Amino acid sequence: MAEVPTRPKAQLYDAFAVSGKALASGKRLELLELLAQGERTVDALAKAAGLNLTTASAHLQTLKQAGFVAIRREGVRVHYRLAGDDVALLFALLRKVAENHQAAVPAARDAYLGDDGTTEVTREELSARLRAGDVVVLDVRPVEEYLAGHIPGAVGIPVGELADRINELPEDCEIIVYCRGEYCVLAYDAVRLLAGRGRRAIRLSDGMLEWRLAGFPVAA
Amino acid sequence: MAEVPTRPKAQLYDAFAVSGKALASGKRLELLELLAQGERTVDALAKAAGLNLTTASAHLQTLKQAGFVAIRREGVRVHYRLAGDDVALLFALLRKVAENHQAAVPAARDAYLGDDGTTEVTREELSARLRAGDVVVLDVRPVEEYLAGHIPGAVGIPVGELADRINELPEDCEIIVYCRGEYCVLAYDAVRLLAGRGRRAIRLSDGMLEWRLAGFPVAA
DNA sequence: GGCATCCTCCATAAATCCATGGAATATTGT
DNA sequence: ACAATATTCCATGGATTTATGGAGGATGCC
Repeated sequence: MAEVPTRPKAQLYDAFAVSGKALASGKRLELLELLAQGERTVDALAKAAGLNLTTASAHLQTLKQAGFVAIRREGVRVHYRLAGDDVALLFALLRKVAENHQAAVPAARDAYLGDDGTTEVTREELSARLRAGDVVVLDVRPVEEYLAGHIPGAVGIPVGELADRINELPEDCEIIVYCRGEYCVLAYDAVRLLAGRGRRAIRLSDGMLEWRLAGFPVAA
Repeated sequence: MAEVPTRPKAQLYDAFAVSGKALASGKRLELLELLAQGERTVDALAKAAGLNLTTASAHLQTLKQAGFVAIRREGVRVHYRLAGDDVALLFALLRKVAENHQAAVPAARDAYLGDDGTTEVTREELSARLRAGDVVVLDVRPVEEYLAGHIPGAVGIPVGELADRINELPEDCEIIVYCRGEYCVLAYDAVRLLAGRGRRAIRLSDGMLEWRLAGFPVAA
């Protein structure tokens, strides 16, 4: 048999594992979801993920080692972004596989998102109804994420401002709400808020991440 | 802003991270590649991966926690298998993304496989030439992997036995060799051996893993 | 029942990872 | 040159992971 070169094999697989390790922390996965929405500075990422600045920086170094992120220096600040859509795809697939095979995920998902029976629409339905013009599409992510790229024709109002700015939305129109992706709360919260104010609001079944990966058009 | 429920969010992402952790060790990735070829007992996996039995068992428990593998008991032994093709897809995508974005991977890959200029053929070419009948397709994986599923019409001779059984291959025919997947050495070694004996041998550009994931037919 | 086999669980030591505070570095503005 | 800001680097303690032996459980064979 021989199988002499066990060292190079381990080296190759350990290199793969470096990328695996990048996916091995919940905080890093939260950072990846944020980065999938567009580039951000370390400081912004740390705040958005609820992390200590140095902790966030360390996690970003881990992601960088795996080649998952790239940086752009602009004066004194460093903007991180995903290194490619294949990284976003890997991230999305990991979550899907985890949901498919890990019993704890659906439970945690419902506990986080609130398993209300809110209606969902698919990307295709949204596109069709947007063309037909009988709905408003509402993006409830933070402004910078909306600005970095959103569904063409969507109105952008962050959830936090939605209660105050609800009058910007037409009264008689059904509202389709979306946010970052399949496991993002923002749209859930927004739909609950809108429904509480007597609006007809439904959710896109996932969000910007899946929309972009599916090759649908993005406006910036 | 509020963002009260930070606990459930962390819980959800930590659950995703459990699946991420399953990909965070080179040895576990080696086990995944083996499992992608078909089910195996703990003992067989440990031997094939060069691991202590208890270590292998522990790694398999980690994979099981992530839901990546399922088991089947048969008398005194336990057979592990991948829980679904989505797991194999995730595994394959991880390796691809690592190769795309991590500089160390191509280097480690060449060091392991030997970057000889051997010719490759695609799955489609292989299919066409197999139909045309002007080639022999050779599977050089261990017998149990060949038996668990192989390219229809392929001859199965493990690399270790190839030198002794080379006369089972027709002389005048080009030989297309394949093994487990894109990063598996077996086909590289086999092609070098065959070429050294004056045979015309080329490699399938990847292997069984990618063949199956692409939806090509598998014989068992 | 008694025994062998295969696997999992437990305990342990070494290595690694995580979060965090403080120091060091780099860039910009004065 | 100096100060201010944004980020990375470094050191530390606590938690987690890894490899490994040995004990324990389950199953099948005699």
